[in-house]
Amino acid sequence: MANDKINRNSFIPPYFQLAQILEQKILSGEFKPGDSLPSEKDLGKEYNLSRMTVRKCLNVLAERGLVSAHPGRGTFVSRPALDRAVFTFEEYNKEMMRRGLTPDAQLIAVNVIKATDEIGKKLMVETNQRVLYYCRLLFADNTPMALERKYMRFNKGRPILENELQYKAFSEIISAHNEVLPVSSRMLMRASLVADEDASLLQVPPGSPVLCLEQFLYSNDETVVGWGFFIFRGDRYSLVSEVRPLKGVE
Amino acid sequence: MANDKINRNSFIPPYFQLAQILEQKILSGEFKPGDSLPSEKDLGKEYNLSRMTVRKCLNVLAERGLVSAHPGRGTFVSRPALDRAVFTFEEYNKEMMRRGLTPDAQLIAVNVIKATDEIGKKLMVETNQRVLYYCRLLFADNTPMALERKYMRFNKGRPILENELQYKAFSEIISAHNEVLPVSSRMLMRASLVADEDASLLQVPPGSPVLCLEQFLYSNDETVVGWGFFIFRGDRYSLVSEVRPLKGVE
DNA sequence: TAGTGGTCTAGACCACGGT
DNA sequence: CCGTGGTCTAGACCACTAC
Repeated sequence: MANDKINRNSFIPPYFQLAQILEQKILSGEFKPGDSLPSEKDLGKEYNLSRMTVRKCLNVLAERGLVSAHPGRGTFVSRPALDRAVFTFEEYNKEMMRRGLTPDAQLIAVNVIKATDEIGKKLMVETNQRVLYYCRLLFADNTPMALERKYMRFNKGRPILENELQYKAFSEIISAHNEVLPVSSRMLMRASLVADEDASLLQVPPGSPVLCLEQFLYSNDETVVGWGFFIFRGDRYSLVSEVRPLKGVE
Repeated sequence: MANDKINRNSFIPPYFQLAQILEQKILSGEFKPGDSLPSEKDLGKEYNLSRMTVRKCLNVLAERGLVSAHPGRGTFVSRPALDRAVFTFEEYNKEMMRRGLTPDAQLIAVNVIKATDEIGKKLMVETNQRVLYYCRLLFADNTPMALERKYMRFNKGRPILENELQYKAFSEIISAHNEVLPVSSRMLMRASLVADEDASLLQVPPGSPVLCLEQFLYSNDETVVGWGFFIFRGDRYSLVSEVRPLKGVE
């Protein structure tokens, strides 16, 4: 019923209009979780759209997690995933600006060191081999937010780093100072306690909780070219995830 | 050059084959970050594919973040986002099974309590008003992994919960015992220290680091219908994010 | 066997960016 | 102005599901 819907003169393309219509019907309860939507062919007939256009619309809804398609069966309204969460971490400077904070960095150390057992193991080099190391203290609104320690395979190449440590991210620094470029990464996030030597830099009491973000950079999916971590102050840093019925245009 | 590429007899659809080809050219350095790809029309000509098929392929690469399209200008190779991360948290049971662990739950408490100041504030109800509360200890491979405490507005309706606490997630429990259904959620993750009364349940020393996952459930994007949190053992739980040049079929 | 979604084609018009 | 990506069309064949 009521198929007098798509406005062909609107700036909003038809596939998006249909997505809004279907989203509304889902949110209003006309289509309930578990229900099947009309077939792509029927939707095209009802709204005078070609099947490809209907499919583009359904892709939008599927990406938002509102529906899911099953070959041979149909397209079904999903249960909203309220017990799932997606946390994204941006490159530090962008992440802080996204939060409305002013980022800054203070160089604590940068030099060539001999790999400890742990560093050697992570970087896949022999213990005592020379590796490049830097440490910087990251601020947000002039207050310590995180401590960053990074290690990379030593490549006699370029002189060494300098004040680019003021704004560049790890992968950019490696790219600028290494022949072997990183092409993939792996990050882990865990809760832990601040190390004694980090507490004073971060201006938190010893034993404070911190969020540890470990980062591996790989070249061609094989060798490790960089390893290190961020230590975020637990009292200042948290991650947010929202699942909301969106109206937003994009 | 070398346009003898797409295998029309393969089970892998042409758009995906082309995505693999282009991905390879990007990873091998034939196309470098910042370079523009051939136009969609030219790619179609080179590989004997229609433009829609080429576009589907480019969408795949764009979703992975390998390229980005700019109307009127072209499609460009992106810098890999190696300093970003995406952490996903699934509903507890699924999350554990995804990790190859066996989930289990032990009910610690379930009853009607009077809201403390904090609970009242979070749930947007008056202090001392009655709210429904449950607490369960979550296991993975028979060892404590997390503690869950959840609160919801009290709805005299259904009797009360029972052994559904063995397997149901918070939003499902609310849906089963409340007139007002949750339709959106908000989750926060932060590092903190285990509370003394939680340490023994989790079988960790007092003062241990924990990952706290706070959850709000909203109805119709307005009122809070549920609030609570998970306390994950810092020594057993971490989140992983990978950015890899994928070959994987899906 | 009939209906579904997944893929593909060979056209088309548009708004946009750079010339 | 021309080339770019964004959108749309009206067909088509396939694999899969359910009956």
